[in-house]
Amino acid sequence: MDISEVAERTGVSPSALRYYEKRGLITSVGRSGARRIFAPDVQERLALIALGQSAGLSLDEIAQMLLSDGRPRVDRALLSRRADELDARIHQLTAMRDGLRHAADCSAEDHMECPKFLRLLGIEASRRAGQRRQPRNLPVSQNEGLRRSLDGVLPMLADSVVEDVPDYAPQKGANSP
Amino acid sequence: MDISEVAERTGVSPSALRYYEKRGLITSVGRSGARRIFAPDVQERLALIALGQSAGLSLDEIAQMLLSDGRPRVDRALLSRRADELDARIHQLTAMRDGLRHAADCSAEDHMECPKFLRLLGIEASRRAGQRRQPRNLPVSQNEGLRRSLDGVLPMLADSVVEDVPDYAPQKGANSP
DNA sequence: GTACCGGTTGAAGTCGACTTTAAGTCAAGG
DNA sequence: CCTTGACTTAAAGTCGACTTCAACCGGTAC
Repeated sequence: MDISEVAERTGVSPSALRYYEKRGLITSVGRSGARRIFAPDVQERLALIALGQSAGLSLDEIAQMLLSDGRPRVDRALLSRRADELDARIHQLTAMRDGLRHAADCSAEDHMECPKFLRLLGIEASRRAGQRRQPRNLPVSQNEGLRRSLDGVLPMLADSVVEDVPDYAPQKGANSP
Repeated sequence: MDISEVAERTGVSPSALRYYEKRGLITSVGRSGARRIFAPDVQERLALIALGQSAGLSLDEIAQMLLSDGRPRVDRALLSRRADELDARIHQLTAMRDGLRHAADCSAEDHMECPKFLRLLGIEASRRAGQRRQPRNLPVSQNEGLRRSLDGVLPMLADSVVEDVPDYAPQKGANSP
C-alpha cells in the first residue's frame, strides 16, 4: 500500500502519516523508488493511535505504549489515571452543560440578575481569589489542553452545581418534556 | 486596583490581563503614570470570562457576548449549541472512560486479544475507512481543540460502546431516584 | 523519450491563549 | 536626588499536531 491508499483507507492524511513515521509511531516496510510502502497492519496501528488520541493521550504517550513491538504495551496506571481524569472531566462538563442549558433558557433578561447564574459566578470568583496561582510556566501539554479550560478555573463549581442539578440525563432529541 | 492586585485576587496573571485588555475583553479605568488601574468590577468580568472558557468558548466568542456593555449579552442559540456539543462530548467521554477503565483492568496480557478492545478498534478502523476525510484546512479553533480529538475519529464508537455500557453513573452523590 | 502526476524532503506556517524577553518608564521610599 | 522594583511596551516564543510550501525526483502512460 502506498501512502495515499493508507490515507484513503484510514482517513489519516498523507502528511499526518509522514509525521507519524517521523515521530516513530508507524513504520513503512520499504520504498518503491522514493515512495513509502506500508504493510496493511499499519491500519491497525493507526486505529490504535486514533483511539489513544481520543482518550486524550498525546502522541508521545501513545508512542510509549506502542514502543518496540507492534502490539500495544499498555501502561495500565496511565490508563487508569486518564480514566479518572475523564471521569472528573465528565462531571465538570455535565455541570457546564446544565449551566449552559440554564443560561440559554433562563428567563432573566440580564443574567447578572439570575440568582443561579450569580451563584455560578460567585463560586468561580471566590474560588480563583487568592488561591493557588498557576505555576506560571507549566508546560501545557496537548492533553493538558484537552483538560485545561477547567483546571484551576472551576474546581468547585462543578461539584456545587452538580448537587442541585438533575444529574446526567441524556436528552438526545427533545428537551425536558 | 493595579494589575498585580487584580492578578492576585482573580488568579489571572498580569500578562493574561494585558492580553485580555488588548483583545478588548476587559478595560482599565485609567492610568497612574503608565500603570493600569482597574475598577473592582473587572473581577466579575474575569469570572465571566473564565466561566465562558470552561464552557468551551473561545475568547472571541466570549468577547461577542461581553461586547458594548458590562453585562453579558448572551447568545442563547450559541449557548444552546454549546450545551448540545457538551452533551455529545459527555457521551463520548463516558464511553472513553469506560473503555480506558476496561483496558486498564483487562486481564488479557495483549489487548489485541481482548474481544472488547478489538471491537473498539474494529469500529474505529472501519469508521475511518474511506469516510469523510477532514476538510483539510478546517481552521481548528480553540474550542474545536476542546473537542477535536473525538471529531471524525470515533463518531460511532461512542454510541456503539455506550449501548453496552451502564451509561453515566455519577458515583459521587446519589444516582437517579 | 518525455510529460505528468503523485510522491519525496526539510523548513516554515497555523491555530489559540498566553508567556517570555528586552528595553524602557516612573512613583515611591530612603 | 537617586535607587529600586514593579510596572510598561512590542515582538517573539511556546505548546502539539499537523499542514503547507518550495524544490525536487522518478515510475508509468503515451
